[in-house]
Amino acid sequence: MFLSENPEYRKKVKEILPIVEKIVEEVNNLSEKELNEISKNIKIERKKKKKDLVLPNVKDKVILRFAPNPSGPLHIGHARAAVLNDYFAKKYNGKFILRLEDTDPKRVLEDAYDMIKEDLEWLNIKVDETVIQSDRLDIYYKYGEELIKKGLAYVCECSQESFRELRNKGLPCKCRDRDIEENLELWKKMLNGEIDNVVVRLKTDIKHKNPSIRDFPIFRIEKTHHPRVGDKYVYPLMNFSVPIDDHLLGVTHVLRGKDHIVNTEKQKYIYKYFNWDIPEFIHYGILKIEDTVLSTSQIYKGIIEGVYSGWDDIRLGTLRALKRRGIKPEAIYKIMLDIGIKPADVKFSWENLYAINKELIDKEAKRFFFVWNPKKMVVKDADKRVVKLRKHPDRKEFGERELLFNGEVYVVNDEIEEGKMYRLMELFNVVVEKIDDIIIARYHSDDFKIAKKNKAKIIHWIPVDNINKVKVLMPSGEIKEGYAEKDFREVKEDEIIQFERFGFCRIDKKDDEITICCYAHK
RNA sequence: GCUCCGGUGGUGUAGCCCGGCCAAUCAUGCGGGCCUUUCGAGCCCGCGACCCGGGUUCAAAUCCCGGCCGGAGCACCA
Repeated sequence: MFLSENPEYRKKVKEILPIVEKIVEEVNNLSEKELNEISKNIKIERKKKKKDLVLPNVKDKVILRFAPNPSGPLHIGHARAAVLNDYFAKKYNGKFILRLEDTDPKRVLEDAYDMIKEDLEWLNIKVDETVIQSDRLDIYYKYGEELIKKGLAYVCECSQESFRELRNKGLPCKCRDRDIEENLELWKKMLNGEIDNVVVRLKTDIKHKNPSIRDFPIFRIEKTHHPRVGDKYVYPLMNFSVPIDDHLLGVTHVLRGKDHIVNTEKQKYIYKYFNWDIPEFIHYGILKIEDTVLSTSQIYKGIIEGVYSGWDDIRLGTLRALKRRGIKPEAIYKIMLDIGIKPADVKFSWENLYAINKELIDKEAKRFFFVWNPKKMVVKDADKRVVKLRKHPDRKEFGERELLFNGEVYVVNDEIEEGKMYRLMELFNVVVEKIDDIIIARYHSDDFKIAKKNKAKIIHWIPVDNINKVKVLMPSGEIKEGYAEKDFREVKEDEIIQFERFGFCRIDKKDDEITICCYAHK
């Protein structure tokens, strides 16, 4: 690093080398004791290099856009683009545009427009401007027509198959040479709904090494009902509408996944033909998310069929599902920044998200005992007692909870073995004598040290009376049922708590009968 | 198959552009210990990686070539 900053010294390296070698030898001959002395004196100050994500070529105002397809709410995969764009917009004091890309009526869900806005709000992402592409069809028509007039685009009547066949051989189809007037006439007919089964193609390079770039389509006819535009049915393809909008909106940096690299190449033709400046394109690697259904269409199907309870079914990777489990938006924001924008593919591991989230909620979550798969334990030879515990080990101000021991408790069934000693948390040590329909245990001692010495498992427990029924929905789809201690009654819906030795949960629903919780993570 | 992209511990990440304070960062994970009104909490210590082979160079995680592996695209979707 010294050399890279002072390249003029490079030539001298050869001269210095023998000296360096000599010193190295001397150091190597030092005794361990001497070395330790020296290293004590050298305080190694490693510069804490803060990871700082930067955008290349920042000139004037940075304008970014997040462009989801409104076919469902946002999921963890969308969060990456949303967060990155928002982060840079804030960092450079720029602008964040939300652009809803609804030019495929087959993939538009009316509710999604609002859901996406809600999801962004939840993530604390500030939208400076919202653009809906279906409002802008006339704009696309205008620019499309201009390209036809310039002879750079043409109406193609070929079937998809026959065009592809020619294209793959690098041959133009017969429509390519049609004169401009005729093209314009056909274009008008398209817009008026007089013809069907045609597309408008951009003239690119019919021999381009990537066949999909050869005269790719920029408009198509789609007669599916669109919730926002109704009877129009000429729609631009994304490789046309996207560059048009990006340019018109002044977007300076386009952040998107590597799966769009070919699209970028296609879109550059549009910039070239209109003589527009090309924005900065940044392609980050594919985010693979372990064991999670993310496909919006698949989720939607599951909801319709009743497999999932809704978009916020906690088995899903939607933001609203994560919210429901007690994952904080800040945690999602942070992990997306941690992952960053490098071009290598990334396997998203939930563990990492959970760790970040835990840090956020740990200090706020009240602690309670929850006994799942409860089994009654009768403790012989034990006096009645009252145990007072903090609701949070470090935060006295949260107050205390109270457990009244009167001889019978519930414990987690599968934690108990015959003949073993257990420490009932904050209470005393017992030895299990017999397990039948109930567990028979005998009081052993009070001293915690005895439990430690005997390597007794420290388990939690609740008195058999004054209990609260609890059902915990797990992200795996599993349901844990059991009882929570008396003071659990005070929790409110939406509160995040920790069931000790179990994990963090968000209170989803509560009535006199039972409390439903959603499991976040341990 | 064709086109393009990428490969740093179990996972994520820094360093790569501009070779040398890199016997490689930070976090998570895992292992061990400590503490404590007794946690699956907290604190401390430890473990663990530059895909492989060649080349260039005094010096390669970093540059070049080849291989292997992984991914993406190849739509009248976005």
